Amino acid sequence: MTGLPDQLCNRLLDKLSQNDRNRLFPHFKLVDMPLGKVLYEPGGVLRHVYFPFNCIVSLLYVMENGSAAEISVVGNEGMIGIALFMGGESTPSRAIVQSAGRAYQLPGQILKDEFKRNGAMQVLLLRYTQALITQMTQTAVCNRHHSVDQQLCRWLLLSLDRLPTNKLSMTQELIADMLGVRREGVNEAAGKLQKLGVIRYSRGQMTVLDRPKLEKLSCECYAVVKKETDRLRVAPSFGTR
Amino acid sequence: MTGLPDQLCNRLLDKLSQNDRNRLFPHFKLVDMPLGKVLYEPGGVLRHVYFPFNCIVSLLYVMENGSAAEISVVGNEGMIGIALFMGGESTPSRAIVQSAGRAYQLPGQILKDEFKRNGAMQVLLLRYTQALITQMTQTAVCNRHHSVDQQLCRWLLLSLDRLPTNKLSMTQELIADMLGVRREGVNEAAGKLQKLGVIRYSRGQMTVLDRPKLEKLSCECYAVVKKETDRLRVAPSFGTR
DNA sequence: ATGGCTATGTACGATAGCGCACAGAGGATT
DNA sequence: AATCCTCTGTGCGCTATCGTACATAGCCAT
Repeated sequence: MTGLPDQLCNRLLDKLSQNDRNRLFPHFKLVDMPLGKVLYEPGGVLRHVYFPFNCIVSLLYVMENGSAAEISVVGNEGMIGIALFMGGESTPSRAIVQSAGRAYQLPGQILKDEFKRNGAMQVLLLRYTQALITQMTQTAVCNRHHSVDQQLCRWLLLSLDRLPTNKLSMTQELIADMLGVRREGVNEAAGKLQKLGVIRYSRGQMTVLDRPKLEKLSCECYAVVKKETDRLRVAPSFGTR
Repeated sequence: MTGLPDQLCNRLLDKLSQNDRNRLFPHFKLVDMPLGKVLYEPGGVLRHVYFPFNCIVSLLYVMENGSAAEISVVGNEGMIGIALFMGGESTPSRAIVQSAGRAYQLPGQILKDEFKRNGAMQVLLLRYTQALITQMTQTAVCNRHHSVDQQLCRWLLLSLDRLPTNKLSMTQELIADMLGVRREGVNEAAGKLQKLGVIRYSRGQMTVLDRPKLEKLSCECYAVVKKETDRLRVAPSFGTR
């Protein structure tokens, strides 16, 4: 593939220097990411990594009894497949497309080679990984201490930050799976938000009407993750650009 | 400092080649890690990193309202201060000594330099970080889906794996803080375990009597973390040893 | 338009964990 | 021996969430 645009709209790749881009971009492939597509299964080998363009991917852990919990969410600020360069090759979690769109696909080996060059890409990926870690830890805290109402707000905000619009195509059932709670719980929480005029929804379409209010109703977890993600996104001093 | 033993009893450092050891060991300092010592605060700069020898350190997140939740636990299989080489320099969590002992202290800059050499240490640290990530994600899952009883089992097992004995010096109050639950909850759970003959405890001393039973009573989370930690600990193909 | 499917709404008893209050009980201190 | 403090034990009402069951409502296909 040749001639990708300067502005990829994946915020990780956008940060690369022209040199790095020229070397890597021939290997990229823009692929469709339909809702529900599974990018990898627990323990499975990662053939490719994905840099979301306008889709959202959820990392979730599915338990023995079938119930699940979302660990983190990845949009165009990140990458799916960190286990490749971390050295483990696989993880015990599952990656699944939560909001349809497109992503840049890169063969795993190319990414590993690039990582080992010890250049800008390595720095970017590691900083992103740390942001991801923050999201995971905050998920743990949130699961422990906050109500379903609050968690729904946090989840909506995290998703919204990764979407071009204020519309989510998600059933309450799916959201419940992500949060690891009952559908009925999400229904109640969403009902409250709708009554407050914060969101509006119907049959798998949810629209956020009042984002400031949503932030107010959310627990602190959203702000923590957002702040840390932003902090880690500012370009570190490469010297290679 | 000169002449550290060949066998440090930190399982990360033990894996280094003689070359790497010779380069690094002059900078190590064996320090005491008293119970409750705070190694870093949220957002604080990391001057040193620590490689536990026989102590246990908890990474926990403290919320605005003061309640906390343990995110992961680090013993002689790991290191405290991954944010340094991940590029973020700090994290929003707190590191606190949960079981007294000793650790090898290394100036942060030395570790960063070593990491940037792109050698065995980098590989080891990244693999360890992935194990840590698994622990964090599993904590999130556990917080969502499992009972206090199960979580106490998981927590005891994780701690036990990082201790030379089967004795824990921990009050129920402290354990409750780690798990992010009430002391009374821990008391009840511990009472059940004691009745079953799995543990025995009194005034801050807890002894595990029947480990197999403890594993049976624990949720799957312990096994997942253990398995992944072990998998990621086997020496990857360096070619540098 | 009819039937069927999927998404949403609601109700209700069961339960786990919380917040609080207070009562022993084991060590340490004087 | 008396005192104090920390740690542990227990009880009780409260609330959030769960599990289950069933009802409605929007959309699609025939």
